[in-house]
Amino acid sequence: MAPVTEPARPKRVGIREVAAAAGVSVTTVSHALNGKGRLPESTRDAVRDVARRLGYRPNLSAQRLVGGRTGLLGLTLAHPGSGTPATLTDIAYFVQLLTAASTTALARRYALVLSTGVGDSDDEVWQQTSLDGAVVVDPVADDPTVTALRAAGTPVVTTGRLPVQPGAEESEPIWVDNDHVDGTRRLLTHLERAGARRISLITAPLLTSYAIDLHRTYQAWCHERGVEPDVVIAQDDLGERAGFAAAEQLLERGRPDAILGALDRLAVGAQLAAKARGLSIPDDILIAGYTDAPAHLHAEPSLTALQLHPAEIGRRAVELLIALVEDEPIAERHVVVPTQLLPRGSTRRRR
Amino acid sequence: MAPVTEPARPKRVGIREVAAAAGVSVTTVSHALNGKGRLPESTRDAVRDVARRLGYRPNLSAQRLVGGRTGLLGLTLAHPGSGTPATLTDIAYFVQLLTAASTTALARRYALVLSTGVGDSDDEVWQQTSLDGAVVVDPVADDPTVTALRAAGTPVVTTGRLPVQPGAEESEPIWVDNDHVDGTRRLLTHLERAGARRISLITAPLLTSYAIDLHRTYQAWCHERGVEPDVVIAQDDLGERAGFAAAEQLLERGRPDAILGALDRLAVGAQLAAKARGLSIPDDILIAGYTDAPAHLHAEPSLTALQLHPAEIGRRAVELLIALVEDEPIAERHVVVPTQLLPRGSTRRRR
DNA sequence: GCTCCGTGAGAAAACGTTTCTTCTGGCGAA
DNA sequence: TTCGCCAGAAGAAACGTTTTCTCACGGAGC
Repeated sequence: MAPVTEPARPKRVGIREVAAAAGVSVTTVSHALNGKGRLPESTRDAVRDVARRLGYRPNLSAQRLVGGRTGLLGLTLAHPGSGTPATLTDIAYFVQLLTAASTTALARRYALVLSTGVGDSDDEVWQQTSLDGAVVVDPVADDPTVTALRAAGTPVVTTGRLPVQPGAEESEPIWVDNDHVDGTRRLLTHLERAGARRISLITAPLLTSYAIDLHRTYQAWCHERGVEPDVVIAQDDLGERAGFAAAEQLLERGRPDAILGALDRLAVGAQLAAKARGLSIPDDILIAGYTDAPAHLHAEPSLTALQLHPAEIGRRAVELLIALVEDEPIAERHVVVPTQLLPRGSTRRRR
Repeated sequence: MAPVTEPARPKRVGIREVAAAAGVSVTTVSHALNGKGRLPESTRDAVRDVARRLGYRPNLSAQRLVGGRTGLLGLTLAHPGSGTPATLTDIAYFVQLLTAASTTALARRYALVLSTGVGDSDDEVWQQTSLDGAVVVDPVADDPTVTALRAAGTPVVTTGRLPVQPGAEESEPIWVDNDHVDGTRRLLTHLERAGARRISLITAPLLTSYAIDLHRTYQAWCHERGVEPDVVIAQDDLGERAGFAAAEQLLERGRPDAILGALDRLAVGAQLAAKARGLSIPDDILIAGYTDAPAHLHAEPSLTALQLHPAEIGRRAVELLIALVEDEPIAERHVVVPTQLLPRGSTRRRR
């Protein structure tokens, strides 16, 4: 059924209209607006003026058609292979990263699309819709998503580094990452200064670079002080329950005077476990979390944590990716974003 | 600096190559692949076969250029005007909705882009990048985002209804929503059956349709039973702290034997407040939350809640939006998604 | 034997840009 | 004066599709 009265959108003004109104050719308009060609400033200004007055906005599809790019960037959400969708663990971290990434992309006229990763039903879609580039968040070793993208010749920036098998070389490492080594050291030092002597670690499976970094740094730190490392690797959902179980294990087999939880929810679980055993925080045991969350402020006692900057990570990753896509020279292939320590009640110095 | 060896992606196969390989014209290829024109099935099959063998994938930009669409759909994340980005309250709900929406869009060759809404720096971008359509999540009355989109002639589907001023008429209401009226009644009935007689409500500011629905349904339910409604509207962040404060208020001024929290985190806060006052759940007071979250299972006691289906909401919204964009006939302008009650420990029937 | 019509298929225009190439004066140097 | 060069600007091709026309052919109806 044909609509009776076609609403008839006012038919967008194109480059031709601008050219006509400005009394120049379309070539000149294009040149003027894109800063190309040889034109005196006066002409550029005049054209820009007319374009603005007419509300001209270039047609994206046309620009992309001639430019040979789709204007689409991908961002993977899940950890394929780990079994655990990242959405369940550090969801707030993700949303901030994603929002910043999307905004950054949009500002440069790219559209950021979400994917849950290779292996899903999205798999085909990734193939179907050719992306100009992709950000892969927290890749695992031999990450299938990264592999597939590289095979397709798609530029990739990872958030967190791609873990490599010992001996292997990372071929084309371009990444953005939090400074986990520094952050972990800072947390450990903070705990030490607060009086801790036997610090235990609850961490995530060593699949992603951040988990590996944390673990290595902790080991090195212990080694430097000649103390035995005490680690539990949390399984399953990496939520409060996993943290609780891991902390119980730690408290059962030893007498840690501090616990560092490698994810916010692990730390919360550890806090609950300590309380459940009748331990007083921070008098009997110190608790610190590895990533910050709004709820930490309201915990009892408030939870010391390391503040990461997911938005910054997302922004930088997209900037890097776009530079890659547009063959711009990239100054630095790696970006390391510093962290901040937020000391709170759970690690108040002992009297 | 020109690269020494251009990697030279294998130059994608276009419709021309397919036509040549199949021994037909590009027109025929286009017709065969898109199910248009008058062609015998045999020709179609042959063409499809060649296309598949060659790995042909149509150039999106070209299709869009001729089709006059950008292939971009927007999804707003924030509640403009409410001051509170929705990301902070029901973040899990959002991520699920978003993921499903994105996947659905991708399957139909649309890219879903995220926006934080009108008024931000994204504002310009919305104007710049013309969207084919947009999903607005939980719009508020006179929602500026919706208004701006409509003014631009962009099709809009809302998730949750657009609250209208009394007397005003919603002009072009196309929405997808949870069945909040039914859900609220179900929860209230459940509490009543478990023995509750004085049920209090903690809810969000009455800006979005779901808050309004909840509130109205609660009021009506009370009226039917001839009991006085007892409501606190939580302020600020709508998190655990707000729920805690609201519950304290309720417990101070009256003796409710059940509290219904209109958002998961409000309910958690209420649970904490009840415990803090030394009340036993469910013996002294019943607690139920309005939306489910994984943590509810592990709460002590586990928290009764209503399960919503954000993924379904997101999927349906995008389907509706695409139908709108492509001028397909839309069977139903409204979609109501049912909810499920998850009875758990916090509302165990009293002995 | 002519016309008409339906089927199958292709030529070419169109979509709105960017970019490569060409054109035109004018001015300075020889 | 002539040549060459350069700034300034425009013409036209190209990007890869879809879609509108047009065309050829053969069989049915008269």
